[in-house]
Amino acid sequence: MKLSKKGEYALRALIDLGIAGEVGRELVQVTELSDKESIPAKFLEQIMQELKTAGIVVAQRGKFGGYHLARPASEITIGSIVRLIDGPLAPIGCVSHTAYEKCSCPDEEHCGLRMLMLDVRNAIAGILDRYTLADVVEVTLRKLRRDAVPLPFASPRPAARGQPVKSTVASRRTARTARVAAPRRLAPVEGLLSQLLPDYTI
Amino acid sequence: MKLSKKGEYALRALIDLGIAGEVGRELVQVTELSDKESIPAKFLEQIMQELKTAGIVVAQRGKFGGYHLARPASEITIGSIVRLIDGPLAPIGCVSHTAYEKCSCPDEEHCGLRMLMLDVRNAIAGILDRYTLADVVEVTLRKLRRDAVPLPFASPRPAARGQPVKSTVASRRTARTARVAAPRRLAPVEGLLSQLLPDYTI
DNA sequence: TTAAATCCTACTAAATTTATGGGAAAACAG
DNA sequence: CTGTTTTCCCATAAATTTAGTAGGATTTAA
Repeated sequence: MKLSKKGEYALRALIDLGIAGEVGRELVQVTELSDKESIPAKFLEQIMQELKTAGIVVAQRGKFGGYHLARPASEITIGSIVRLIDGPLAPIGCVSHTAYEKCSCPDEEHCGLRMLMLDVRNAIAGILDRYTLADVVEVTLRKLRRDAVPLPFASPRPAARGQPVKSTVASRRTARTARVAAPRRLAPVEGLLSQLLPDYTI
Repeated sequence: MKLSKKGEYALRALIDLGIAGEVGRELVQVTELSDKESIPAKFLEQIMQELKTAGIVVAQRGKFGGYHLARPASEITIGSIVRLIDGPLAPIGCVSHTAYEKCSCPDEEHCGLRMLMLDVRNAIAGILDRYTLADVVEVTLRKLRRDAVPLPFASPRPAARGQPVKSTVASRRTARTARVAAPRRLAPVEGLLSQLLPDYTI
């Protein structure tokens, strides 16, 4: 039931981009991300390409370029990223919602294993499709602030202005408030994150 | 978040052994299992060895030999099998209970991703460690009976008697009642199986 | 013009998964 | 005792996935 390194790297980089956005930093370069997270730079470069192609991040090429999230962090679910990089969440194909595949068993209708794995799939999706990058960013920032750890990406480099970029203050506003705007879609689950983020709707 | 083919095969074979026990069949051979489940015979043979070494099944060698479960199906959790064949349930090493491993991130204490993946791990383990082979067997048998499908392993071959084997009736009794004897350890979760098996304690 | 960044394509090395093959040993029937 | 059928044991191999590496083209800003 493993998440691949690639998937882990993608999530770490995206969480960093979310933090950067929250701290007022417009662009973050691959080398910064790979340094901070100890990810092989060229590997992360590839991953960022995939995320760009999928419309999850936006790239700014050239000197002082870098990446930022394409949408508010509150609109990017963890599940969508894991599916993009690692494929379906379901443990076996015959219980996947997004990529169903007939399994080897002779009689799917009477397969107890299938029922069980459907429960597992729903449990995983119930978490990964519920939480967004914004949630993970919020939890991370809260913990860093609680322990008075200096925030990363705090020293903004001058942003490249290929197409003029919104002011720092304005973008901070939208980033901070976006999570509240998007209502959660699934019933709450008990878990550590739901305890730390107790403001779910229903 | 995949279960390997090997893990799936192991579970299918063990569920079959559980059904066989429930139907009064003492021994099932690899070729029968591989035929029924369309599993490559030699591959399944390997898997059965591993299960034997782990003390999950017992083998009877020689003509009219085969395998049966080493313990009541109610005492074999799905989680223990998946861990044996596929390794830890946790998506990343730093949230594994049974095989913790330091992750690459610089600061585990302030890692939001870790919290999230801990929730995922707990959700998976909450299901796979809760349910046993007996539960899956029960659900499967119930569905087969509901639709009046002929039960598998219904025609028992004469059992090999290396060491004399308990009477069919006696072993059926223990197998059927064992699930009641072993109390469940975790809080109930909502899910398809918990709806089909509504007799959980607490 | 130069420096620094993303972009793009190809390749590779290692690990893992998914098997296959060939007997040796055990148990039983006749 | 002999033949048959089964598990047992060990080695190998094919295929796939994972986790990178390499090198240069293109873009952008100073």
